[in-house]
Amino acid sequence: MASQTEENYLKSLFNLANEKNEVNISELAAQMQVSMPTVNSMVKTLQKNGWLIYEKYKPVTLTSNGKKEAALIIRKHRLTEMFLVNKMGFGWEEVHEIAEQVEHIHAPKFFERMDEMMGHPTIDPHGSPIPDKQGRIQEIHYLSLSDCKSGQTVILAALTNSSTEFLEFLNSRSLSLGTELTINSVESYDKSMVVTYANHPTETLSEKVCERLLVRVIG
Amino acid sequence: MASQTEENYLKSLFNLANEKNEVNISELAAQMQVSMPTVNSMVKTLQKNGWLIYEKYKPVTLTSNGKKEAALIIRKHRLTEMFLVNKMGFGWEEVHEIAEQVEHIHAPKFFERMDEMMGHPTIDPHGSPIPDKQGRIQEIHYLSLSDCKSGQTVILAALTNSSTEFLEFLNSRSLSLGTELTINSVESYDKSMVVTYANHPTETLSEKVCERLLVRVIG
DNA sequence: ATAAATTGTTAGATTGATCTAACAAAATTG
DNA sequence: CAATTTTGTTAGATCAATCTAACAATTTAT
Repeated sequence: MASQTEENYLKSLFNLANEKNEVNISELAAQMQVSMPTVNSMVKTLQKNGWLIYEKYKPVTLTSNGKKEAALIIRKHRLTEMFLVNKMGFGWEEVHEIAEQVEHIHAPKFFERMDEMMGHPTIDPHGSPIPDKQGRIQEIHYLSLSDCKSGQTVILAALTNSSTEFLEFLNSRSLSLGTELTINSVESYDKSMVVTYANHPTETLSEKVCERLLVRVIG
Repeated sequence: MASQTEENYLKSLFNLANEKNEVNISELAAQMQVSMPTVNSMVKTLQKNGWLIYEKYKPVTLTSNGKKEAALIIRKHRLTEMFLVNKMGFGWEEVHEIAEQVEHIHAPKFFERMDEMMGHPTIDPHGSPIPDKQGRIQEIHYLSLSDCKSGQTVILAALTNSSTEFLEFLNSRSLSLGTELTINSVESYDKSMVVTYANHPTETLSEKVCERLLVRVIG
């Protein structure tokens, strides 16, 4: 069984993996906020335990076992976030830190029960997919709001960033998943967008914000 | 902040403390399932961190801070057990192991919310009191069923042992907290009791079982 | 009250996770 | 392509939590 530390490395490796499934030591060190020598020794441990493949001076690659393990930890994290929001009344900006701890609990029944109580949700409160019990992840292909055109109507479906500050910004503008937005105009010099949505005055969203909003185009 | 290991020592110290608030190194080693030298070095750490008082060859004593910290961990454990039973549908025999992990989560809001959702419960699913937010514990003085007399009617209120095996035994006899029992007779040679209770055939309970059942006498 | 048993301590080793300093390989760039 | 920068490795240290072996203090019992 992976230690809590190993579990955190697996999650980071899973999230950092590129098209070739590779992750550099330096990226991993940055993500984990530890030094490169620490990562160097940890990848040796992870390899010894069968979670990844490592060769000197090469980027590392999760084994299929490693990928599955990572996905199952992410499953626990996202089920927890959804449970906290749907069953315990937390705001979407409050749940990440709690889930970061709960995800390490070893009690399959606990997460099974959450899953059942919520009717087997497929996305978390930020629109990210919840891996299934086999660790399979259903990738969803959303469009970034910043790639949409003036006149289009879209539904906010997910976020590429779920930092507390960003979520609090969205709260302050009454923006939540499912909100139907109409793009009134796009400023060509800074790519900011003027949008309207239900029961809310017209808002201007910066390019930075638009990039982080993932949408489904409905008209 | 106490490490997870330190938290476990604090809990054990709290539970093992005698009338003089003292705990021996050997008792603590047995409870924690580690060697005495391990305890020896850990009590030095715990003293350094202000959780207890230690002098060579003397039993240790929790400081008031240590007692409070321990009670607050026990609070998290018992709130969790109650939440698992009342809000998530677990059986009282399933919750200890899960709570043993959840109790180490650092997220006051999480336990606050459980507490609110359950309407501020004062006992856990096994009848043990839940310490309040200040770490104060309301001691309840129950009678052991084994100290009751033939002809008395009692209500099962708590247990002195909550091992999975004992809880499964109680389940098999449909005994749960709140069950009203009438003592038909007490066998003098082995102190077993013949009892009757709602919707159930007459049962014989061994002395060992009776000792572990805490009751309120109602007639 | 001495011997035996129990309880507690010290010393020294191990493992996991981390660090800094020094160096080596690989990648980038003038 | 050689110089510089970036990336990665090794060596060696530290800290927390654990162990065993050896010994010392305290308690119990004959």
